[in-house]
Amino acid sequence: MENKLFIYNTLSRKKEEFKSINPNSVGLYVCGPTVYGDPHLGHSRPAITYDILFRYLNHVGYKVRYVRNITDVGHLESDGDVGEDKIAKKARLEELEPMEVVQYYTDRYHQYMDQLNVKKPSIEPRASGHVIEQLQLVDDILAKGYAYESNGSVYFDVDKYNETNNYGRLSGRNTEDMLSTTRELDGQTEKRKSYDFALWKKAAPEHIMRWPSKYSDGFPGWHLECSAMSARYLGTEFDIHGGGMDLLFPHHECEIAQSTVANGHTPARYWMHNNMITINGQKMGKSLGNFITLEQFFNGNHELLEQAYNPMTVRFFILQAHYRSTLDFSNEALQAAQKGMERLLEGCSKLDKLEPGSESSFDVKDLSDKCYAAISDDLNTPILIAHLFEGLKWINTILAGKASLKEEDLEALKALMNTMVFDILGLENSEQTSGGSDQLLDETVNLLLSLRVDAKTNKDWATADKIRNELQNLGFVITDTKDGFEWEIK
RNA sequence: GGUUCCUUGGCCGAGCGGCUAGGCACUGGUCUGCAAAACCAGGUACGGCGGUUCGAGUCCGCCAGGAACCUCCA
Repeated sequence: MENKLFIYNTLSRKKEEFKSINPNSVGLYVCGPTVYGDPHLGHSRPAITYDILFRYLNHVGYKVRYVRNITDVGHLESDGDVGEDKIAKKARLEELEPMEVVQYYTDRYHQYMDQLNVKKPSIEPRASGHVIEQLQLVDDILAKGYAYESNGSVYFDVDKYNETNNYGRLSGRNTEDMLSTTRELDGQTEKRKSYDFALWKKAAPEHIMRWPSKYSDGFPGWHLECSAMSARYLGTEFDIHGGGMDLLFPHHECEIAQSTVANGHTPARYWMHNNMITINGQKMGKSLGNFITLEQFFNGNHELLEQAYNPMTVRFFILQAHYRSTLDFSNEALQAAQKGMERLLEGCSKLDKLEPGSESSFDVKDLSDKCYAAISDDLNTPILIAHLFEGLKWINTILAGKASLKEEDLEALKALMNTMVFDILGLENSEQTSGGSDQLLDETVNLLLSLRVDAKTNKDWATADKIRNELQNLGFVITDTKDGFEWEIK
């Protein structure tokens, strides 16, 4: 592992050199989706961001245990039926068993993550399957005196915690400010301070997702699941905790507080937060109802979409911005991403056609160093991609016969491009280039195009153009080369 | 109101105080029977006003505009 990885740690608000707790392994926890709706573009940002991290850590030789949870219980809703669990509400609306809703949207999430070529995490635990662990955590925190019972619910005592700790060290807030800004919510009267948060919540009678406990029939608090599941699968201290910036406060702040009481220290050493995807300058999200689902992106069926975009275009679009910057959706940006990516993938598919020469016109080692430097610098994928376009230029220049690479340099370039584009950035050729699966079609088109070559040789331009134009009308892309032709289905 | 952050060329989007980011679009050229593709060259830029510095898009201050979080959210 000669390449040092630097990641921006929200805890210190600085880029830090990554050092794993154990020499060759990494524990990574990422907050996953709440499965009560279809996955939208916003969900793809953390999935892809931490997918890159996962892939890169693996690439440089770490054994990574990547845990990404499914939230299927525990979140409260402030509007309408106050205090009702989101999952339960949706289920009643559709007259379904809540776990049926959970299963449906979990499957949908997996389906779209697969299409985006997001690798599956090592473990994908569900909150509802870890209520026992969460209750143990409640007992523990209560026993240590950092929580109190109130009317069947258990609340975390932030003031008590603040005597020896700092509630706000992650988000940079302080409790005085919080007092003046907290809104009236359900359970406010049961709490000593408005900023205290629930560890266990007594369920209202109509609440159908509930578990028995010595406190009440209820459900675990909003922030407990990640503390419980990360500790179970990664230990009480692990390397990296990731999630969206919108979870920084209160979710991650609460996680830190809970785990600090339970275990005496912060659960994770590095906290990473991806920024939001915006649409017309505003966060794309469930609350604002301004989201476009991944299904809609892939089939183009949304009023804001000028066309369908294939999953790799969406992936490339996201990777062209740094993960800590907001990224604004627009058709123009997506289309630009699509064209650039197609050109890059096209170049990669031509790598095998390159023949070694006697001289090397380019410094492959230097390009390789730059690529690794970029990805190691807090996953700077836009810089990495910029360098890959440099590699693309080389490939095309060599193809045009205007430059060359010695055999070992050529092999190095092939390896570099394939590693970066496919292994680390996780792009893939979603469409069959040249040919397709139908052999009969292949031969037919080749026959037509070889007739065209004959026509060209005879300077019969009318026939040559007719063949090309007709094929283009049918959706083929015809490219003339020095000694023949290439084609693909658009 | 508080906390954190952003404002870069036609569009998207990187930028470590001094060295061409990159992509898309555009213009000219090379190649080609023509085109396409490819390559070469080119033009536009750092919200405003001050300050620090030999030197600032990059640091500091103020102003303007915007965002996220403070409530479930990726």
